[in-house]
Amino acid sequence: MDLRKGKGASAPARAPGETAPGGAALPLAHRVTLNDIAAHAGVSRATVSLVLRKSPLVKEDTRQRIDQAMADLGYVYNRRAANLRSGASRTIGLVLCEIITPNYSQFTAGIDDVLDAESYVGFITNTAEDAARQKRVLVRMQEHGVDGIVLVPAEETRADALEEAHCGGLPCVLAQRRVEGFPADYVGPDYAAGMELVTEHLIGLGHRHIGFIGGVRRIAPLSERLSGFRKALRRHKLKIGPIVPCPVLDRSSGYAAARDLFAQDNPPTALVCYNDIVAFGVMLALTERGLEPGRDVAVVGCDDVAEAGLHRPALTTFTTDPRVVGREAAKLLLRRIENPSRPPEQIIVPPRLIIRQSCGSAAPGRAPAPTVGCSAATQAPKARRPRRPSPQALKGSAGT
Amino acid sequence: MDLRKGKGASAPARAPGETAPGGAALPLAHRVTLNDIAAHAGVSRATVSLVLRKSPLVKEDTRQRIDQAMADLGYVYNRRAANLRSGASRTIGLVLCEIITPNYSQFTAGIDDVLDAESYVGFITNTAEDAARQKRVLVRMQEHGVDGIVLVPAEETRADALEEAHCGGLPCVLAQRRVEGFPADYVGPDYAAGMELVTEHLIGLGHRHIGFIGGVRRIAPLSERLSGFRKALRRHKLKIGPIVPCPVLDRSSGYAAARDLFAQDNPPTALVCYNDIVAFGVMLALTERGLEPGRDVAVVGCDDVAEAGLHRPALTTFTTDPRVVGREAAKLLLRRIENPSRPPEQIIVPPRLIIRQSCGSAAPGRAPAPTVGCSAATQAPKARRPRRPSPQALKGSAGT
DNA sequence: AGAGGAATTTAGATCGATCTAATTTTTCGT
DNA sequence: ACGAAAAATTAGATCGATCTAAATTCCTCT
Repeated sequence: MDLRKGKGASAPARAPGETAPGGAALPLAHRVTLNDIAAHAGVSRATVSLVLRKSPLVKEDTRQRIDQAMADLGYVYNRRAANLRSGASRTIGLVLCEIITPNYSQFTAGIDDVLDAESYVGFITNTAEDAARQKRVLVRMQEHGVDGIVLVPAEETRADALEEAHCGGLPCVLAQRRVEGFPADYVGPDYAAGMELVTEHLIGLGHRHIGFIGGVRRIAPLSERLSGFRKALRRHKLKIGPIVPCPVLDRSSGYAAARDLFAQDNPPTALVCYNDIVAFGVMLALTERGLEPGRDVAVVGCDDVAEAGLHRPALTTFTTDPRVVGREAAKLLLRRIENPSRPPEQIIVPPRLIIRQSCGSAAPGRAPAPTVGCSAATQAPKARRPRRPSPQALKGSAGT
Repeated sequence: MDLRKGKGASAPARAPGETAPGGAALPLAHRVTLNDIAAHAGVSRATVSLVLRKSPLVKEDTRQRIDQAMADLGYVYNRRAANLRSGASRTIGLVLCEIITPNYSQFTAGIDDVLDAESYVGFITNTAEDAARQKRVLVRMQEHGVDGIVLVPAEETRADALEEAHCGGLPCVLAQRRVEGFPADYVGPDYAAGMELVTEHLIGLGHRHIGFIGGVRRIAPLSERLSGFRKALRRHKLKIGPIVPCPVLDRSSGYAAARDLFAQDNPPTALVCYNDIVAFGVMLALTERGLEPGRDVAVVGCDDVAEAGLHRPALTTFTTDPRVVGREAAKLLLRRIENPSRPPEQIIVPPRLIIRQSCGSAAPGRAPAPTVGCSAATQAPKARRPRRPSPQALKGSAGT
């Protein structure tokens, strides 16, 4: 490595021969600095710095002169230099276990909403559920001097792994998934309450034999969901109907689980699914058996993915508003940065029930269950067998 | 503002009373620096710096001693300080017109793939198609010293707006949308070729009267798509069938457009839609009229959104592989940063045709059109009226 | 032993801002 | 017009790394 030449390949290859040998190298792309502004405005660097920081100490006409100079020279503030001295960077890191699911992109958008308003910027990275990659990016972000981190931990993340990545001293908000033993702030959706909500709704429609499809991995999100499911059933003194495992939590294992369940005697009349994707697989299996979801068997999901409203029958589900979760996470992190010594906080974002056709309508003479927090727009008319496209089937995000 | 106290609220409020009055304030959370490492290892700061940069100039056992010291003290590299001196930051900015559509989250994931491999980190922000917000975030990223920017410009972005945001001198790759008159690199999908591909496929199936649904805004993506559509028809000397505008490019305007079109005499036998979302609306309108998409009328879309494979009939479409577009954009930006003086480059990512049921099967005695670049997994069997769930209907991403 | 040269190490300037502790200028009461 | 207080400005150190140019150490070979 030739250290003599310094920047080497990374230096702009400008017109050659501009640098007179022995003379001062012409700084062709010289970035405008505070000193340039100061010289141009006839003041000191310190005064310019005060203007930048909107200090009230500067006289009005001096300020104007300096503002003018900055405009004239096309000044761009160098926050890195400022940060080196002042400590804070107005930068945070966003470390996601997965980027591409709609849930996490909404979450990201929520975070960006808050950051933009507070003139912060966020680094983003994807760990792809890989512990090594997670550690690497956590450290990398600290190298870049972030003021704090929002972390959606990769699966199996342990507290000591986070300590090792030096996240101990840094303001850090965990989102969506907790890490046992790591005393950080947490923001997440309330899956337990959501599951309770949909299960209550099914009970309200008259169902007494309700199964649960999905989940065998011993992960926190599952036990949270199951607890809500169980709680609703217990309240009504109903049997905790069959709980069928799904090794992978995708469409095909939902399909297989439902197929196997309905090959047995006395199947449930309603199914609560781990999530919408599993529910789609379940409904395929039912249809294949000649059972119509929403008429013969009630099916509900979780997440309200984009397909949920499009599917026939449209899927009753609940959403945990990932964008709201993102906003809360960002706000909490900024509060934590502001005051690192406050005790850890937990923010649980309540679910919103969305009633569509897949759960069928209320049994005659029975009032439907209350639809907590469900907006009118997502309340589908409870026609028994909708054949015409309902208004909400027409909604959907535009493409590219 | 009290400048005397300095950091004030942003300083950690540690155990009070630790700072003896008049004595040296104990730097309780003193971040470990090069100097600390140097002292601990008994060498100079410069040598430690060489080790950090993996210089071959350092003797092996010195290097080990220093590595040990860094491990002992829990050193975290301060890239901001390094960058201040060296110029480059190994940081880029990603400015998106919209975060939440699957297309852009895949794109983001592709960018992250490349950045992670090159140990870069990316800032992300959403402009929400707002020109003012776009300018603000572009400047903000430069303040943070990014080495370059990947920009998916907000609608109506003009070259002078980018110049005003000081993007002129900065390495900058435009993605997905071009900006006329701004001489930057560009990476984008080839919608024209994709539209040509699906149109050719329809022609190969025997269709002679083909309509286009969608688009009235004078935006670049539309004229690009239309040109591919027209090109295929012209090649076969077919009439450029009705082109129906869609003011908003969502499900409901696709629905309205198709409804109106089929209320007239002599409707087309096949429809090319602006994107998948519009196609869903179109298929709803057809179903409502008693026409079965894939049997009575062929329908094709664009994008291959997640719903496309799930819909009944499954939608024939093409994808422009946004994750690949993202990867190419990131790689191109890194090349540009490496060598800012090379001439602007254009990378057009080819489309991939995905044949499903919504376009029907080939007319008897006619070979189906070639399926360029279509993998076996996405090639659906061309059964006339599939009633059983096909294997690919079971695929789909897992939820939360 | 000493010269020559390679291999290692280092002192001190530097990047572009902030911060401290002044200094200079202005204002104002008497 | 003078001095004190208030307002405005500034010199110089500083943040934590890199970079340059020079100094030091270590070999090898006469």
